[in-house]
Amino acid sequence: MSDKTTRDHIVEAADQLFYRQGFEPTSFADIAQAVRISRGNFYHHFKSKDEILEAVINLRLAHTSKMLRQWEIEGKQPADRIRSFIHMLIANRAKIKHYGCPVGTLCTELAKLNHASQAEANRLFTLFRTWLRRQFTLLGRKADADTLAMHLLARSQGIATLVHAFHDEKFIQREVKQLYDWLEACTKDTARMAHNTRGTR
Amino acid sequence: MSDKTTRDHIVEAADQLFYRQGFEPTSFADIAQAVRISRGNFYHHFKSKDEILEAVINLRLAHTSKMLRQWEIEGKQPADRIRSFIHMLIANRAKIKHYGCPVGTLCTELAKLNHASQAEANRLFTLFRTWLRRQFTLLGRKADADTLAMHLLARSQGIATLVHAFHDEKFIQREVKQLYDWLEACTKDTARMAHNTRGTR
DNA sequence: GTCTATACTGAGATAGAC
DNA sequence: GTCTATCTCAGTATAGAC
Repeated sequence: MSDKTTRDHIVEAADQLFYRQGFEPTSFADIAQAVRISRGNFYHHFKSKDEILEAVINLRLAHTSKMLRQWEIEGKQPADRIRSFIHMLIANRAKIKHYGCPVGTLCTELAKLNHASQAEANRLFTLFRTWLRRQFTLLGRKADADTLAMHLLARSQGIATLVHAFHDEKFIQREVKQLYDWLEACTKDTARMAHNTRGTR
Repeated sequence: MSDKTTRDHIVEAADQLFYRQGFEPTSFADIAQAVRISRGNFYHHFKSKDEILEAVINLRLAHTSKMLRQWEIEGKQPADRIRSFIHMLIANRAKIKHYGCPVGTLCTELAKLNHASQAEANRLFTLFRTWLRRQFTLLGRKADADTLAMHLLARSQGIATLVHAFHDEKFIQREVKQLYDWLEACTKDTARMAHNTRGTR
């Protein structure tokens, strides 16, 4: 807390508000109030709401990169690392119930607004996608690594969307179990594919 | 077109705008301009934006109910009917690419706004959920019909979210293929479960 | 009575001058 | 950090057209 600049505080407050309320419904005044600074002071740091959005996206990109690196250190096997990804749904279930997936809801909102920062926000998805692709490649699924990565991303997004809409986290457990089973099956397919020349799909 | 009232026109225009731009970013002026009536005029028809939202949700509920009844008439077997649901992703792929799923994006936005009509909008999801549950029950999966229904809903939502975010419909085909395979497997499980006393999961 | 249009008010937002 | 300009929005008052 001590060595953070006012700018950092603004970005973190905006990050939270954008997540909880959405980007569009959040006003300058909301952010200024959260940081307890005057609106004028604000313009010293950011000229527009879009500029804050860029900073928020960059913050999230940095956090995500750090998390992915951490998962790579903690998990020796690629399957363990992919399980870290799936486990996010469990770990963040309360927040997802209230506010949805931070990546999915932001990208969806920006896509609808046709906002200039859409592509930047999508890099959050791409970060997960390329990381997952690498893990599936290491798992021996080089040929369809990206397909598997996108599949897993889609599954998590769908779960998050329904949990958020229904404000009911009960079915996360069930779906996560199925994802673990699916990952298990992927690993078995790999072993099988190593024996055959071609995959079975 | 001829026998539609001005009110109908307003609701239809609002429906489109809410889908394309989102609820919050759509102003009265936007809707008035689309219907080509003065802004003051439609206070005669609707007292508030929330009232229009309710009408839009009711319109969508009516359309959805009609579509589900139609699928029930067209598909003799429950598996055929479930395939009609899955096929929606293919049929609407262009719209999904641009604006996402009409149900998912609306429910997500209202959940974030903590809007009073959240529950009403969720009824759109529930409509699909109970319909799918009935089909899975008819398929012989009475015990886990709701689980399967929610699973299928989540899968479709996830696919729609990614297609929308990436503005890329290419991977719909691949995922839909997997959904058809999954449905096939469900049917086979049913046959197997009919022989055993208990399911295997 | 029903529908429509014009003009207005007040709140709240961005933006910026000082 | 205060104070102001301006814009856009939801909502209202009111009067004319059918």
